[in-house]
Amino acid sequence: MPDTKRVTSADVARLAGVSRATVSYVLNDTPRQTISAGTRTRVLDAAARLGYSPSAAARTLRTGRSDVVLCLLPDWPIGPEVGSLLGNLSAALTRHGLTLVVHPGSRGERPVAELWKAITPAAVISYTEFTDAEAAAMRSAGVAVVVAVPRRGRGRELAVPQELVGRRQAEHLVAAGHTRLGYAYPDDQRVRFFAEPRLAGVRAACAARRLPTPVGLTVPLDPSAAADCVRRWQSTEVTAVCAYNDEVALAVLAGARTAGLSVPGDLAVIGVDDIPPARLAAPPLTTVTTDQAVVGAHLAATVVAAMSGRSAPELPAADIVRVVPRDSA
Amino acid sequence: MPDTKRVTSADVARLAGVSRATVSYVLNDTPRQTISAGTRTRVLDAAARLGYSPSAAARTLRTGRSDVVLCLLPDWPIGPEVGSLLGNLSAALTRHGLTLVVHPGSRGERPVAELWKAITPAAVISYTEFTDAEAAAMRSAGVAVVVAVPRRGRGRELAVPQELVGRRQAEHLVAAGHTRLGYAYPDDQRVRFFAEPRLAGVRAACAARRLPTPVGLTVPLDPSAAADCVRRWQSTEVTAVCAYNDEVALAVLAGARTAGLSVPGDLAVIGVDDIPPARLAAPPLTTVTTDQAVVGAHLAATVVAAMSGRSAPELPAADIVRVVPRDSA
DNA sequence: CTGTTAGCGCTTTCAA
DNA sequence: TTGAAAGCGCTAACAG
Repeated sequence: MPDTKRVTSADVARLAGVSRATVSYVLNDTPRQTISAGTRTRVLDAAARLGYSPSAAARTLRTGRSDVVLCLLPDWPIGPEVGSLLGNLSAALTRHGLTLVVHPGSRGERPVAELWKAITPAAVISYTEFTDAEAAAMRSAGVAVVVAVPRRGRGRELAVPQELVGRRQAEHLVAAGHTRLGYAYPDDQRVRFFAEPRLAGVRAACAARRLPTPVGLTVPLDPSAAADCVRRWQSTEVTAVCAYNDEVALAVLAGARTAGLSVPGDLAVIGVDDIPPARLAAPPLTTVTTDQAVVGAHLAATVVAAMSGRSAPELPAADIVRVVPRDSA
Repeated sequence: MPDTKRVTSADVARLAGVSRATVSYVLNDTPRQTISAGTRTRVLDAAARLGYSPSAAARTLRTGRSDVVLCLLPDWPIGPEVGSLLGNLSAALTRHGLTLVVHPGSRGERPVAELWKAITPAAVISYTEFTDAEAAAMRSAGVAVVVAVPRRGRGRELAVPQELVGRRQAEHLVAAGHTRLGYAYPDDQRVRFFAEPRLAGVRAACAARRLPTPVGLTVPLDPSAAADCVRRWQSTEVTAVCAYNDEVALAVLAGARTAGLSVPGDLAVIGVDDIPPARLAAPPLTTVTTDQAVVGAHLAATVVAAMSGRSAPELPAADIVRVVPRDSA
């Protein structure tokens, strides 16, 4: 096995017959450094011939900042939407010369603090709030802190405000003539930062129409437990329910089935996310999606803006969340 | 905003009244270096007081190897099982002092090659095969290459061999008295590296019982298209089908429903993964799961072994994939 | 047992 | 327009 040593900028410099500084200049397109076309091409193809790619470690050490964007995942189970968001985000960041790297959150791990100190990322994107102290520490260490989804109210949203999602659900149901709504709350306490605002959105929509407050129930992902919930809604004259997400909505569907109710006849149901099983459900599930490509691109733009001190663009939130009408509502 | 400068080992050394080398020794528990208890504690709490954490960049630059394990995700949509695997893997690696970092594959990105060169990870875990050239290049650059899932036949498996999954499905169906099986192939060409071996497992199980070869059909995630498939199975006397995964199985269920067939009466169906919607389906879906915690821990162990030149432990594959019997088969 | 020293590969003044 | 040189923070010989 040929223990090939790493190709360094010195190798490139030697092959191109220039100094390492020059190599650095051309490879980085250093502003206010002009390089003769000849030298430039010579360096460029020396680099290509050698298969040179700079050491991120050295560069980071030198500049004090890497081109890595760290995304901290929450420790609750993530769905395909997150996967899609990350894919889009990664692509968008790559276009800006940044590298997205994701750290799967799993409880009982080394605290986040260690991680960002260790990686010196250009930016950190998180699904959970930082304490002010953490944020300050990171910022002063040169990290463009960005807290992602659950940021409520404080000005610009970095992702789609979850209230909007809830509002869309409720509006769809109300438009179909329902006046008494239920809300199917997830069984998993860890997602409450998402569920809370969605429910708030549903409440707001009802309030705006002077309809009664939605009756919320925690719905486990289990047909018979869900059936109990369905019966309780039934007994409170609820005719339509907004579910936290598609999985919960599927549980409601299963509950209705085992309780002997028909959907949407006896109970209309609407979910969130449009996961693949949604359209395969019985009946096919009406749901609301958000365009993750747009969110990903926007998040990337926000990160880039934050890094260069510019202010972030606005997310056209209203345009990218829409209901996918199917048969359940 | 206090632009606090990074705390370096020199700061710790100063506060502890020792040299940087000493700090390095105690913090790394350098083998064959003995440190007096007094010095050790002095250094340790100087570090604690300062909130010191070493610069990964510097360390990587110096040692030529980081403690990051890079996992390259495929560019096809990943399900919750992968999420769970990554969580477990991350936790397991952390216990070994390694940091898992995941790069979402998205098409059209900077080639993988660049990425590993840039990050100098201790190991790379991938869902897709490397070419021999890539593997050699990585290994010679000091990366303990580890190709994850689709590694077929070549000795030790790094993850559960997908043949086994298919075999389990078929065995369950056969044990229930079915003799003519169908295979529901995914519509997405990108997952064929997973689908192929699963189908092979089903075939092998049938062959072992001298049963006819399973009749394979590509099933789109769409009720009416799936209904066509179901009818074709019906016309070939297939009474039970193994689906590539739960989503495809859900499609088969939907197809049966729209074709007016009952499950499992007219057609039995078994999936793979046990995604949450599986138990909420009509009827609840029988499926086969694999214990991701075990796989995660094993993968971690493999990586660690590879890094220290030891040989990897064996994965008790047979023990960790089991069918979850519900109503569809 | 602890300190001195020499870089790892890169960027970036400062001179030439 | 290019080169020389000084480190970024850390580890690992080698001395003391």
